[in-house]
Amino acid sequence: MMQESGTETKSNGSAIQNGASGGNHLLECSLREVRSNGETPSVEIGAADLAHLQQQQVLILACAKAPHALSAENSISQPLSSQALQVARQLLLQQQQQQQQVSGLKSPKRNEKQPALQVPVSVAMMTPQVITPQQMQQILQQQVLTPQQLQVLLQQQQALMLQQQQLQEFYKKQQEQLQLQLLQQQHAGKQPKEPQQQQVATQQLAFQQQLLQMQQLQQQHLLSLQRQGLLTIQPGQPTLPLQPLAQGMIPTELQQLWKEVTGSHTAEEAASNNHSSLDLSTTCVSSSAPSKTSLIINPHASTNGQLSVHTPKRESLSHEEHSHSHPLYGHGVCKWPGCEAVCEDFQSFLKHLNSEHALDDRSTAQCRVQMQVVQQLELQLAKDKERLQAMMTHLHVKSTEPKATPQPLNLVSSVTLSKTASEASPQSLPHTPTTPTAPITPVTQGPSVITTTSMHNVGPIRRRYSDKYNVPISSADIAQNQEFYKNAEVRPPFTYASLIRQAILESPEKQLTLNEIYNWFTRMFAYFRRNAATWKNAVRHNLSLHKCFVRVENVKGAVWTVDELEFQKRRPQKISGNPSLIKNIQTSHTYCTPLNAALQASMAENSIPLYTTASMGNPTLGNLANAMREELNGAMEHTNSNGSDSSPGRSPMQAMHPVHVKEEPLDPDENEGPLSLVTTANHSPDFDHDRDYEDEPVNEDIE
DNA sequence: TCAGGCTTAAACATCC
DNA sequence: CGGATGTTTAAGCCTG
Repeated sequence: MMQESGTETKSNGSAIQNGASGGNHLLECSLREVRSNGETPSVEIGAADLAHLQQQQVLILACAKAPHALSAENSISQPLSSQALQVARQLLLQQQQQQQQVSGLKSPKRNEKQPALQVPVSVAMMTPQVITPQQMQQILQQQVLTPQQLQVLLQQQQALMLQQQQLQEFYKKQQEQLQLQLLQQQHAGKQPKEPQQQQVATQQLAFQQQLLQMQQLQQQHLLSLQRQGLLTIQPGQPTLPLQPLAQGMIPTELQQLWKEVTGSHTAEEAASNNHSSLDLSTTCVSSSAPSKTSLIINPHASTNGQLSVHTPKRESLSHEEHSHSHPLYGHGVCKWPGCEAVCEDFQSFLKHLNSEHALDDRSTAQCRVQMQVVQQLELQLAKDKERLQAMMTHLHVKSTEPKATPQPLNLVSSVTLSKTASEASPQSLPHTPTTPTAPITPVTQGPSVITTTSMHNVGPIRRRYSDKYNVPISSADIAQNQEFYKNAEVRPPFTYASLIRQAILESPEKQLTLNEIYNWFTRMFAYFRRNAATWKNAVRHNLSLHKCFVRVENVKGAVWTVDELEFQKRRPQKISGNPSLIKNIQTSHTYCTPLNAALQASMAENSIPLYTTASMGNPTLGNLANAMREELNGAMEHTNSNGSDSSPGRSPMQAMHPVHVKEEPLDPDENEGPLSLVTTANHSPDFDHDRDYEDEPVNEDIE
């Protein structure tokens, strides 16, 4: 990504860029590894120059081949201080060697991907990101460098800086030459560049790139240092350490260089540059620091022939951005990383942007740095996200496991689900945490947090759950957790009788054929999309077994209805005399308290059971109402059968429930009935294929 | 330990 | 005749 953009910026050196990008990526990986190891940046690196960079790349490449050798073994096994010094010396030597190469614009050892001609650039581009960490790791395995060591390193750095100056001189000359050539070209019209000119330009670019990379490297280094706390320590110390750092700041020198080349910068800028460089060393802030350094560098847009090509792009971008508040402009200040130029108005800002931050190498480099920063942040974010996920998963598992009482959980979940059920589309379900709830059911599916609770009752427990607590049975959970059950092959914690009843009650006609009941099961529960023979048999068995299910002969055949009285009759027995039940009812009521108002209102209107979800209008509310109704029914059952409702204070719910619940037809055209109640909109599409996976195909409803 | 409820499996009958 | 639909029985499990 970064690499690509970088490639674009280089018209002449695209090949180089490509090579760099590839290598860059590679290096980046290694860099991440290093960082992940917790290595710390070192001061010495800050003085890196071109040769240094190249050398680093070599090292990196070596590391890539044998990572352990460098990062792990060396850094760990050797004394940190000695190791750091050793590495520093080594770097110095290598730098000297490589500098020679660089001065000759010959590519040192580099990535094989890079074109031979433009190697230096690519190397430079690659090195900063990767090398720095490696070096840091080696040199500053820990932040334990002693002042003496630091001094030594700094001295070395100074030496490097001298070398760098030489390089810059060279660059300067090259730049001038290039500029002249470009000017000639511009004046002479658009004529194909002569090979020689091209070569020079390429070399210039390469060199410039390298310098920029050095700058980046330093910035990165400084950043790392700051993060490590090394820089903060220095301020308190004699300026000795700081001095070298400041001097070593490539930005300053680069700025000077550019200044000389372009002659566009004033003394004021120079001062600001020094200032910024100082800032960098002392206060460098993660993201801004890099660019700040870059900022110091004077634009040399005019010097670069490539600019003419890319400038239009930039302008168009600016125009585009003009319409909105520009992210790079705020409070009258240019927010370009490191640039704090004051722009009185947006126009002047645009002008400034186009002139000072045109698409040149510097801007590209800055962009690169910024991208690096962003990448690092993203990495960090990703890690933190991962961590968060792990934490949530962990907590989720724990939270679900300990809970033994299905009732409260279920209620809670119901409430939560009520929200999701109505909103969530089938697709949304899958993303719900699955692993934590896995233990709940033998099936593979992953329940959501919410559903998980209700899932506890799955398996053997489920009957107890629905029966014993009798309260929140089917409708509530079925309706509110339906989204979950639809997608998760988890056995619903409801008895067949409850489910059948629910299916029938949800139907517009309050009656269903057996096949329709089957369909409802398969549609509502992923679990029932398997082993059709088994559960269908069970359904039939239950229909026949329980008196509450009444078979009614119809013109088309037979349909099944629910005799509520009978249905509730059998429950009271279980419930009666069971204090826990009452307790549960109350508890459930408590959980549903927020809903009570609406429910009560609803119920008040229909003194009897007959309020329908349809009348509620709001699907969610409908769900809740449905759930509440179920609970109420349970409570009422209890009361009625036992005649024990004499204890008024026992259950607040009693005051507001209807004794019987009968739903009126919701959707006239609804032949699938059940879901329409709660999630009419949700279910339809998936079921078509849902049905097909079961062992036994389920016939479509036929009216 | 027992009763009751639920599930599962299976046999059987009936109907289309 | 085969499959769907219904009915019935039995066994096993779970919980209070």
